Amino acid sequence: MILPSPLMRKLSARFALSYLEIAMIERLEKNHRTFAPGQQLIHEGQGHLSAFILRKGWAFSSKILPNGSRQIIEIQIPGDFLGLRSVLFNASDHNIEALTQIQASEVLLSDVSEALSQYPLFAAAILWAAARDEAMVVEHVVDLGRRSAEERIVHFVLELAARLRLVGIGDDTGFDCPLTQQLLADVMGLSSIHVNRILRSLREEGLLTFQKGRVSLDDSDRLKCLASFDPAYLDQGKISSR
Amino acid sequence: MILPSPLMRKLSARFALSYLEIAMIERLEKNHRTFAPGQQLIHEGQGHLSAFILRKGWAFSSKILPNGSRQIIEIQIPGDFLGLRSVLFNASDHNIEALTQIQASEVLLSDVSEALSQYPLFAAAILWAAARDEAMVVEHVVDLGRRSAEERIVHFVLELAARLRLVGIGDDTGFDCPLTQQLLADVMGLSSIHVNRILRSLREEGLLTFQKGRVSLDDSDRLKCLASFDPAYLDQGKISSR
DNA sequence: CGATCAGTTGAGAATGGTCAAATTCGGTGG
DNA sequence: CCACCGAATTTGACCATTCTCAACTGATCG
Repeated sequence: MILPSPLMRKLSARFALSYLEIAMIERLEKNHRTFAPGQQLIHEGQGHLSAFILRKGWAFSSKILPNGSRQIIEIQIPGDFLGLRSVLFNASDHNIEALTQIQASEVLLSDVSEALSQYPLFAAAILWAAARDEAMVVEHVVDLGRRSAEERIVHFVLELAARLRLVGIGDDTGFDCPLTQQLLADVMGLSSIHVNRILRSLREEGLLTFQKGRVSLDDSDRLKCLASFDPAYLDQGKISSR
Repeated sequence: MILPSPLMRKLSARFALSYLEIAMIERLEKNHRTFAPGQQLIHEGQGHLSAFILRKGWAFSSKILPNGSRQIIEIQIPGDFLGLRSVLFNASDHNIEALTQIQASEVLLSDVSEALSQYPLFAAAILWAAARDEAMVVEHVVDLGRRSAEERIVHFVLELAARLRLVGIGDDTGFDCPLTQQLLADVMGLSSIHVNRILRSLREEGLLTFQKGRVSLDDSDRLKCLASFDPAYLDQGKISSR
């Protein structure tokens, strides 16, 4: 028996997948490819016939503005689909780039649609995952629009921690994190210098340490309170299965 | 023959719907309901079995933060689906509220899924519309994260003008707009006072007038340049049908 | 004619940005 | 092991954008 892939872990946390479905997902994830840091997986404005399932490493999608500044839309971690929407809609409106060395499975549009129509529980699980992604983007809008720099950074880190834990990365004390302060700034709509200042003050307050590729949650309770973090939007499955 | 509904206009602009499909959409939109301004169509945290197709009037979806501030996620205009995702995913994570007097058709989840499976072109059209909504949220993230107050207001107004024109509302000179400055502020992540100042300066510069429920685009070219507005993300259909 | 609500304006404060200059850190080659 | 390089981080000083508070105007409605 192969080790469960991150996607499998994520979906299994909410759905009781049958043996047949597990075997199907394993087939879907068979075709591995690796990418080097900085490599583009999907380019702006291109139509695509394949998407990727991220197995190892981190990626991000972003838009570059004419003035050269960059806004990162979402950070992708193992178990996430990359470019699924681009595939379904045959139009990608942003770039997806490898943040670290990446291992991803390339999947054809046709294979995904076939799986969706043949395995209803898989379809439900993928819809759930897509709804979760959507909710994260909505939360990102709230972060950028109505939360202070400190609140939004803490909120983002807590969200990331929750996502990573679901695929078995990191623990209650923190997680390894390849994000630079510049990347974090481009996620949060801030300057890297201001991000640095906020991180220092959080460290000095004993709240969280974001250094040398490692994030330590030094006081989870106080962090959750500070950012008024409510993970409900990440756990919709629980709600709907009541 | 009934006048085409806004949804029909929107979809017809990109897809050559057959007579059967048009008749089906008319059946889907048969069940009219009206809502008063301020009325909630969908509440946070509720599961729903029905969605709405907006026929007349404006609505918006928002999230309220514990500190009382509000972030509007998107503004909905005639021809838009309300709560489609909530229905598909059986979990709504934000409120939808009538902004003006509204006329909407309530549609059952079962009827939508049936239509989607029986009419492939309708399914493609709905996917296209959903992708467009998604792209607008992404652009909203860019607005909030990396554009100045002036740029983001202009960008938003131009987007709104383009959306409205697609359903036959407004023209090249402008459109009627029920948004108050406070609502616009909650869309753009700004204070209403700052919105007021920016609108004044735009008016004094002869760029756009946003007054008394009317938006006049006084100098479209300069506006598009100022906000580096590229409507490509609203016209994905054109790209993919090349 | 109040009352209410949206819009206006000013003044001062705060949050976050820009510029410039260290400093640290992880390699890499000698 | 050491010197060095480039990238990431850190810090300070100053500046700009945007916010908050408070007061005032103007329209609308019973």
